[in-house]
Amino acid sequence: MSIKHAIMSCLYKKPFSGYDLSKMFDGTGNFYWAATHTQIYRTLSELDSNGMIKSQTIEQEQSPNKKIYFLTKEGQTELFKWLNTEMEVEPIRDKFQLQFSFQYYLSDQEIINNMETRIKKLEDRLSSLRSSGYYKDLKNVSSEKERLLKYLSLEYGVGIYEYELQWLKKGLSRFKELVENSAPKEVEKPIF
Amino acid sequence: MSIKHAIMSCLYKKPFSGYDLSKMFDGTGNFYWAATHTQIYRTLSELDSNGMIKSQTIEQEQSPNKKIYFLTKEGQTELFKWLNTEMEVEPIRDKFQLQFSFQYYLSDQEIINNMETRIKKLEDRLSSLRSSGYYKDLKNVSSEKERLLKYLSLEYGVGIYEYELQWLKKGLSRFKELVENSAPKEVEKPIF
DNA sequence: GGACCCATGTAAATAGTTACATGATTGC
DNA sequence: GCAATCATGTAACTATTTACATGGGTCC
Repeated sequence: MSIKHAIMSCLYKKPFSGYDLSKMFDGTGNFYWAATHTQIYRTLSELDSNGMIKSQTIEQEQSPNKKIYFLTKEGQTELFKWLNTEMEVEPIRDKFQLQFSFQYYLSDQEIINNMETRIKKLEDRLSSLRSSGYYKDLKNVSSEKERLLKYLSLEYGVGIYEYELQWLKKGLSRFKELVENSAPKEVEKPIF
Repeated sequence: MSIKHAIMSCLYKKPFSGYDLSKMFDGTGNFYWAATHTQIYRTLSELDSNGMIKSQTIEQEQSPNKKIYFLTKEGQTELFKWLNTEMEVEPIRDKFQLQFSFQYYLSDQEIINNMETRIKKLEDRLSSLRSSGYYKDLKNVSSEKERLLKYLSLEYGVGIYEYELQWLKKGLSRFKELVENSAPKEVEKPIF
């Protein structure tokens, strides 16, 4: 289960509350595993009862009290074991690609519309990634090693959307070409 | 739920048994949604009781009898509705990328090893994809439109592994450069 | 004789989402 | 007054995986 190790990874450098974590894992920004707050609170309880993490309650005056969690020694050991575990190259699981692979059932115009809609969505996603200071916190990283690796991680995320966009644009132009050449439009003739 | 629509998509052109479908969805080959036979048999029952598909038992002599499923009118309507549904650009969920984004906790040598292992795995995956006649059934497709779209679909799958591989290779060489420059090896001197 | 393909299923566990629930504080 | 942020949780449902279960046929 990746969410366990994702949380442990976050807690290695400093403790966080469930609320903090749920913001990190909310799917916006560059994080390669999303989760809802429900899942995070449940996983935190589980990690706690397995001795991987421990909590401490922080009393607050102007906001509700919070429980912050930190890694135990056992948690650290487990984290480092996981960081050196070989991950399999998993089959791609992608709703749009699944749908795309059956688009040939549809009419030419529907296919073109669906590809154009996807292109717009990808462009929106890329521009929101770029505009929302994607690379901004790299400047605060003092270690060059850490900065390079974090940069590579960010680069992967942007690049994958760019790859899909380029693939789609090229595919769309090829498809339009085929449609225009193979099915020349009938010239509308006046009835009389 | 994508698996429902994935199955319905498969059944549009011709009927299949649960066993046939479980081979299609086994994660090898180019299919953008994997599933186990357990999940397929359960989903088939569900689709059947919802009136989306219907089954027919085929008696066989040299192998066990099988139940083949075909799409009903309701199933077809639902399928075409889904084929025109806008899919969201979802956050990337990738175990390796998750792990990679915390590799900076490790030593230089561990990071290099892990990246090299991943490179090998990706190269294996790509060569097995290419050698196992990935594009072979495109030749039997008579419609140019269908052939182009199926080709694009295959191209996406290969391209995504190629993208990851290139990203990793470039990243690894940059990382090695940084390591060599910032931490010059101490020259081993003879004791006397 | 053992492994692998055909063929279909159930049971149980784990992973993930959506809806429900509460309650104080801050800003418009 | 209404929405948003802070903060934590439960209940119920849906999705997915792993293990269990059976049994004939073919190939080496």
